[in-house]
Amino acid sequence: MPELPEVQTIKNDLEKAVCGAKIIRVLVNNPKVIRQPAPAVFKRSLEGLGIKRILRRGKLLILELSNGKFLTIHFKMTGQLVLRKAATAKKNLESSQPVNINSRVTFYLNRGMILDFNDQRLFAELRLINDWQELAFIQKLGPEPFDLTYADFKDMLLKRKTAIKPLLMDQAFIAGIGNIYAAEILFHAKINPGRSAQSLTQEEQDVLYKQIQAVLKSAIKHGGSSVDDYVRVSGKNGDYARFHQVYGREGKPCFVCAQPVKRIAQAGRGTYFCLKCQV
DNA sequence: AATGGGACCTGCGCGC
DNA sequence: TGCGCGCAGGTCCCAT
Repeated sequence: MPELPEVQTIKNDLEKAVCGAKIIRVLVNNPKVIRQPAPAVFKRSLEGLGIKRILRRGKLLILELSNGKFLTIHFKMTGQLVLRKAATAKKNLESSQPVNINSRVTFYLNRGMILDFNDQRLFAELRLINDWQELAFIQKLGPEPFDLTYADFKDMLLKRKTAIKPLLMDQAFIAGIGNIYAAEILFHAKINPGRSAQSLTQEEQDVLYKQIQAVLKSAIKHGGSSVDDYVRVSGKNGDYARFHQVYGREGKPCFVCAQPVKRIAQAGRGTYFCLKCQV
């Protein structure tokens, strides 16, 4: 599930590969993922445009186009952007390998590149809009973790009684953190996910602030976490899952104290943590 | 303000 | 072996 580090990785990969490229043809294989405008208009408007710049805000990927409009992509849980060469596509076709069964939208670019937007579960949202900043979702978004000052973060924590883990996942509180990184950050900060935000000591606030940045930064450095569907633009896995301390490790020994990692449900989501290390 | 649920979806893994 | 069911979670939306 692409969270901030995964979307940032896609942005970085895409910048190298398709910045300055032109969209020649668009194939809408499943109109469900096109939220705006009507799929036929979406297709027609995009064809012929260049890709000028790639941006990210929270978990949203934004492609700035040569006419000043924006193509926004929210990956939700199973969205992928995978680049392939046109020649490879032909070869696959010849060997009748079923490739990209979940390709919902295919972007044919110049330079012989094909960009597939895959999405198994059809939750993803693609939009072609005049101004991405006007999206309701964007307006409600909290600060970017890397722009947030420590003083502001402390203030934000003190105002909230909610459990810290669901709060970290609340996009209106802070943008970009999902279920995986909320768990990993809290493990590194040694904070129990059920703790009320305003109960954190000064020292805990400080460590939490630092670990949000450290964990996200390290995850970006390693190309994100390939659990479930996430892959990089190259189709290869991100590397960060091998650094996971608690996420998806229920019953397995904590790397620090060897106690079995615990899983509980919080706000309807699975939370992984170490009872002994996280107080 | 905070919390809890359902909805949207599909594939997987589990139990029988 | 096969079938049905629950689960996975990002976001929105409604109810309390």
